[in-house]
Amino acid sequence: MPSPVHVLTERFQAALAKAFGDGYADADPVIRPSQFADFQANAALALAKRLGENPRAVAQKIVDALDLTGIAEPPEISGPGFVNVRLSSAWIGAQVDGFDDRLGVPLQSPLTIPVDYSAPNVAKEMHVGHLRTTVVGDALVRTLEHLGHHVIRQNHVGDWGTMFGMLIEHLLDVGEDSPDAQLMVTDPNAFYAAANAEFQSDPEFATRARSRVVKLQGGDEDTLRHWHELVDLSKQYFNRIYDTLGVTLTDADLAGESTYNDELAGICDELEAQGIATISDGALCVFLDGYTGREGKPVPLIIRKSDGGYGYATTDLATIRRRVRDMKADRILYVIGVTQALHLNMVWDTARKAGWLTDDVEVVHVQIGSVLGEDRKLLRTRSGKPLKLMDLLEEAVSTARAVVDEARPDLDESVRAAIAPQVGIGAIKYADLSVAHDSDYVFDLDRMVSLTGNTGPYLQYAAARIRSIFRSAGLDPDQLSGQADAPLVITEPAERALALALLDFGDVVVHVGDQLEPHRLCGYLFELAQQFSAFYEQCPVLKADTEARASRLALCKATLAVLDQGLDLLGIARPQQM
RNA sequence: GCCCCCGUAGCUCAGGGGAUAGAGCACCGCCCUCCGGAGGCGGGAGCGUAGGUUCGAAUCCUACCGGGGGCGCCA
Repeated sequence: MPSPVHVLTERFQAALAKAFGDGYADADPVIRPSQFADFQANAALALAKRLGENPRAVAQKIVDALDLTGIAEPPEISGPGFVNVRLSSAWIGAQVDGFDDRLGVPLQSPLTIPVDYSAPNVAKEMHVGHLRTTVVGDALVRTLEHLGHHVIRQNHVGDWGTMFGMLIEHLLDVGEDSPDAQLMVTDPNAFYAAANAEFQSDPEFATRARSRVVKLQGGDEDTLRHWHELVDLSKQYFNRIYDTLGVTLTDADLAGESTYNDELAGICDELEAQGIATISDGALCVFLDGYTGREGKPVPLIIRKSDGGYGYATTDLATIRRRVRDMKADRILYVIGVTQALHLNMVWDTARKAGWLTDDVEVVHVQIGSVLGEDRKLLRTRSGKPLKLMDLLEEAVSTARAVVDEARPDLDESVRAAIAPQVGIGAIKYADLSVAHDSDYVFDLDRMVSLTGNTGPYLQYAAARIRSIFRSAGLDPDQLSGQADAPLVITEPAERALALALLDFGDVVVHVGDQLEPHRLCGYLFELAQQFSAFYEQCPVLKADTEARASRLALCKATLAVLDQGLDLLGIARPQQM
């Protein structure tokens, strides 16, 4: 089911070839939405110079060669040479009638795409930045999979490092099954802080911690077992967050730093042997052209510290090598904070120099902007401490509960209790998704959970109300045949506008997958919901006469399907009622 | 000092070569309260500044101003 833009592009290209020769068959007809019609083709303006004719004459020749039979009304030339196209309502209706369960979303030729996202740290609270990469990454993963790609989720958790000596010793001190150990699951920062306090104040503990690091790095079995216990506790914490958030990550997607340990020495040896890495101040460093820092000094990528340890530069090199060499990636996504831009670019350039990253593999940094408080600084609690993510999620749910209670006092307590998390979490996720991923935004819970405006709850509400139409008609939109599969008969402008909007869904999803911009889908769904609202206002459904009623029910069904699918691609829950 | 990102309406954000720059909140008017649970319509108000490229620039380029971030052993 090609979109209107695709259909028009083909027709215009045929016309260009016919009018100006085969050399123009691939020219971009520049089809754009138009304020004076459904679409406009701007090719004449762009081609006029190349053809040495005035734009209106070019436009006329295009129109003369153009065949839009059955698709659109006769095109009109206006202004300096725009070709305005108004699609036929019958054609629009037939396209919606032709929707299968793909709803106009194409299946693309599959690429292998590892997607690096979420990446929390063991024994540390996730912060709102983690929340955002998790939410955005998950939406991208869902969308790319829906487009037919082979997505490999990569949760690059921080599960290795010198702090584990301290953490293991603390775990041993408090006891594996103690309430203090459970802080790893419920309040990891508290566990970390307790360990760190001991480390700072107790020299004997600090000595034990340091020697524990040595044992850990030496592969001591007993130490590794304790390390696993810590990681397992953190996994419980991660999964608690992921479950609450409705994110698709599982333990199977964990690909933490520790999984690269065996490769790090080899990475360094190889880079040194290739002459790419050199010793500087005792550390093994890669210096690359074009990277200078303060006072013009070259910026190093440190791959082996002067104490012999490895940092994240080395694991990130091992990571990209594995993704290219072993996973056969075509495209690699890093859904990571904007602050990592320099580091990532240095890693990539080093990997290119070493031959681990080749030109046929696309690497993309999906830069995640910061979440700010009302003071426009990084979001904190009122007391200034870093906030606990679970507290934030719970606050969102309770705020949503208040909204639901207010809007639907008629519903049972248990029903409202079930809806509130869907709405509250949906609100938070939508707020992360609906602004460009690389821009900072101000966190405002009251705005996020509002039933009006460009919010998650608004879209959930729109979908729920369409279901309500079917409910009151005694119909089930999920297993309708006949009643809502009637052919569309478009008579009213609002019907036409809604149907036309539905046809854009496929293009939008493709755009999200190609450009990695979920906020485009959000914007589209919001506009669609508004179109539906206008339709709903102007066109009676259940009280319409038989033919119009069937047609409008079909339009409702298609709109609901697109809203449902769209929300699902975003990873936002869809309450049946709210 | 160098590099990256960003300056669009009172606020939060879209728009990233095409005609008169949009939405949501907020504000001000008018209408409606209908099957079926969102009320509808209209209004004010904006592209940081200065150049350049182009038939055409919020969009691309340059400089400047302003904000954020990064820049040797944390990740």
